[in-house]
Amino acid sequence: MTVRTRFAPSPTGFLHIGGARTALYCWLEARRRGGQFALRIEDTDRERSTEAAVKAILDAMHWLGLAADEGPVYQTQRLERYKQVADELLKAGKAYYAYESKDEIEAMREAALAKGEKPRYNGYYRERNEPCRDDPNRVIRFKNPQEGSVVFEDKVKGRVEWANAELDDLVIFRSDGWPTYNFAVVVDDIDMGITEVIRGDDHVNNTPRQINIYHALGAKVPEFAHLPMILDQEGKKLSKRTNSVSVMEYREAGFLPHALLNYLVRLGWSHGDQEIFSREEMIRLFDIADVNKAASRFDTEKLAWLNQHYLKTDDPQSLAPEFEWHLTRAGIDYRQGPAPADVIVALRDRVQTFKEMVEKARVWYAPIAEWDDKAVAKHLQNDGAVAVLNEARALLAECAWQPEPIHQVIEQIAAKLELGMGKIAQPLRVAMTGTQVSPSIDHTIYLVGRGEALKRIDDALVRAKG
RNA sequence: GCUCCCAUCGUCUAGUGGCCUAGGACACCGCCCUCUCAAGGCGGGAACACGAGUUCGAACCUCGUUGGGAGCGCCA
Repeated sequence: MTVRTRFAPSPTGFLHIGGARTALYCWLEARRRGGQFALRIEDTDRERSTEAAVKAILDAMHWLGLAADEGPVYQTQRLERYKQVADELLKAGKAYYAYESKDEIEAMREAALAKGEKPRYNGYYRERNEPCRDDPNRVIRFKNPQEGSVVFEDKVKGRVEWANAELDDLVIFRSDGWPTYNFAVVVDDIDMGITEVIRGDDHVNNTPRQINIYHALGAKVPEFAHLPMILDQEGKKLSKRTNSVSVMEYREAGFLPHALLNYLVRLGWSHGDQEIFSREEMIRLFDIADVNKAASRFDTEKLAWLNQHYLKTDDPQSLAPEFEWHLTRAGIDYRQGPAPADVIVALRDRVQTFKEMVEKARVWYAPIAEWDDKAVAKHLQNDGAVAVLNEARALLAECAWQPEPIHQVIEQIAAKLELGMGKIAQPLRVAMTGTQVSPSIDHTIYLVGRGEALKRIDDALVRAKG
């Protein structure tokens, strides 16, 4: 049987970092084993699901490059099917109608808690065989076995055993006429032929209930793998308030999709000492069975390091489109300036994200906005600087406009004036950028462009005298 | 309260009874390189939560303690 995995988010918000890792693992597991990866939108919660969230999730998946082989399948379009399956269960005496109000259920729970027991449904309607009747409180409950236990071999957790006595008769159809999660997942996973259910840790407790439903339906139970949580830097649960959790926020912060994927794949999984994984390597080496059991913390510093690694090693041309997206977003028209790929080469050793790169790139796309007074005083206002600027003015007007010839011009000036490189580079740097910090001076000049460079030298000469 | 899960440097992890005076990576510190800032190179500090067992021998096996987490919905 071919392997089929699925990622099944509920569209109540953006795709967050934990969901992205789950999606990645599902995708990798399917890819490695030559199977398929499906996407399903679990939107049966009519109150909280939104179309905007569906779009946000799809966009994020696309940006990450996690393409689904099937779907998205929407649960809201499968209502008839859920009804049909629930009817089967009803007819077979494996489910029943119940009519308690929500307040009654709540009271039941409090009473159990007060007695030191687990809050559960008391099974009042379990054996009553009440017919279907119009009632705002009508729900369908699953007749969970009361004896024995459910055992399954979780691919990451190992053997899990659950006493049926711990489980109660869960609602499978709500009074609003929609199925509940635990029921819809099982029906969908059966219908979609899912063989490997890979999902967050928070679902382990649901698994025994779901297995009982599989049994009641006479269906084959899939394999399960429950992934540990991702915590924030302090070891707390990731929260929207204090951490950025949305995948697209990481895009906005200037991270590369591949860097994020590489970071995520190593969070809870490893292959010896290897840190860097191409997509192909991830697919080849990843195995869901090697995933750790313990929760892990999200470390932005390491993500940043990986991001810079890819900034430094990827082909600048292939990086350019994402950089252009950031430039545009920052209000910079990159067509009125140096080629983005050239800017990437000049700045990638100096920044960890595209967001920082955009800020440092501004000097080449707009006139100098402000001058650092200290820099001007220190590097421009002396005779040596004026001589350097004058020499540079003359030679740069003539030389071939590439970093290498520009570099030669600078060495020529150094030789002629008998000055060290520092005495040449700093005045020029201040002239080009208004500050004393920039990439290597030859690249900095090159990216400014000849016309603008000469103009900036003229401006600097004025300030040098001022 | 009940059920279940987890536990190696600050962080991510390697490690599956002797190869461990515990390895790698991020971060941190120092030195080198150097036109600034970086990047890079070299080096350094830094961990098996605790306590009992089992064993000739435990980071690895067992039990307990402590600490963390998840779930107990007509949310997913």
